[in-house]
Amino acid sequence: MAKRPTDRRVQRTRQLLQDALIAMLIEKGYAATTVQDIIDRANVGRATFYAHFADKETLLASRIEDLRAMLTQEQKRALATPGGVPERSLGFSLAMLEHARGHLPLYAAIVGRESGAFVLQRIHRLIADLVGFDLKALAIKGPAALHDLAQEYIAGAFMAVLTWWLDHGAKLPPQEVDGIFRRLAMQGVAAELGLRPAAKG
Amino acid sequence: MAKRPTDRRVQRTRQLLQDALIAMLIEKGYAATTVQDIIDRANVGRATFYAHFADKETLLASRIEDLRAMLTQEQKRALATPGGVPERSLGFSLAMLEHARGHLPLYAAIVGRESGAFVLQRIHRLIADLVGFDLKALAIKGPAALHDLAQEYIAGAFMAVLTWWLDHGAKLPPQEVDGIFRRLAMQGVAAELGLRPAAKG
DNA sequence: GTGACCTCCGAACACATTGTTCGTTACTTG
DNA sequence: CAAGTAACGAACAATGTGTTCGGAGGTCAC
Repeated sequence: MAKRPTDRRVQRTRQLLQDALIAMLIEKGYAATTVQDIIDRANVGRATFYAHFADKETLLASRIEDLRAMLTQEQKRALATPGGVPERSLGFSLAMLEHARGHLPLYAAIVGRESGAFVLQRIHRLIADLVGFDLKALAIKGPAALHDLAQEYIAGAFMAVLTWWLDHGAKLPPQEVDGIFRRLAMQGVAAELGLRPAAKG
Repeated sequence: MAKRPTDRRVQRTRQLLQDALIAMLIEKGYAATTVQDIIDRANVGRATFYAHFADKETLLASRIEDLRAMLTQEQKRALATPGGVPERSLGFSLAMLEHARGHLPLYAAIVGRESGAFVLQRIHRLIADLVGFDLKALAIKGPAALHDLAQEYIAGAFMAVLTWWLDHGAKLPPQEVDGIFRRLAMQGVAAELGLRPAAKG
């Protein structure tokens, strides 16, 4: 996937910039962060930044791809149950909630700032992809369009739950939030798309 | 609420700017639209713009408040059923879908552009408020936190459905999308928060 | 180690956008 | 009609973007 850059300077620079982005995200939020902020924080030349990333957005995307990789792996683990039965649908949910709790300042900053919308939108796409993968693994009837719709429905709902949870200080334990979300979501989907409402908690 | 400006020049200018914003939203999306674009389109002086609105965002907000007013009124109508029974929960849903179909180019532009995230976030808040109002009107058990969570859950899910629908050309009739959404949402909420699962489209 | 190569630096640049100012012109209201 | 007020428009400083370049210095392959 990601081609390994051989030159250590490249690795170092990319890492510095990515770290600096995260730091600024926490400090000022995405929209308020300028390229100047990032390169100052990273202590990297301006030209160097543009040698690696086309703009702020591309840099952000590189980080989100890392998140995607992690969640995808976690989802695979959740789906691969011994009996072949999808015991635990919506497997990304708990993983993401726990990842969020493990990086609370970052997530809180993304979600708390009103300008985090752009970042959240990218994460929404990531979640929707995972949900699509998940729904495909379930025995689901219904036309493809309804499939798509349910996918977006669940992704949107999850993003909202995640946002709410973070906005309220992430007080409830991830397991609990995960449980509520999965029940809220699966009830409707099971009824509308017709699959057995197993996979609770 | 909104104080009526007496001077016709004021009314005219504000209207021109609001219309120009909509036009630019359709043409380039929110993020790509500059104040310069707006005042060029409106054929209004730069200083004049800033005499009326602090920035692009404020101008947008003024439009969204109009939308809020419309949907609130529509919701009241849906809630005020003769028997006093909340026959039709989530009353904003159909109204919004139909409003979207009536302003398809605008909605498609907001939703289709990746930079529409900011606008969508504002609309999410609007929807969440309406949902809160709606949930309050239902006989719902459960702690306040769960209330809040459900509110965000539903708002997020609706935004996702709306986005999906628009992204796919708004082919399905609003009534159908409304029905699917309400069933998806109410099943889970009814089960989790404990209320009779009446109110099926 | 050494040489060839590549990356980074840093400063400057043109360009776009923002939000403000102010004197002048022109419209609106009472 | 006269006083008040809004709009014009041109200029301004401030900030941010993305690009360019030669030269300095680190890195890899041998």
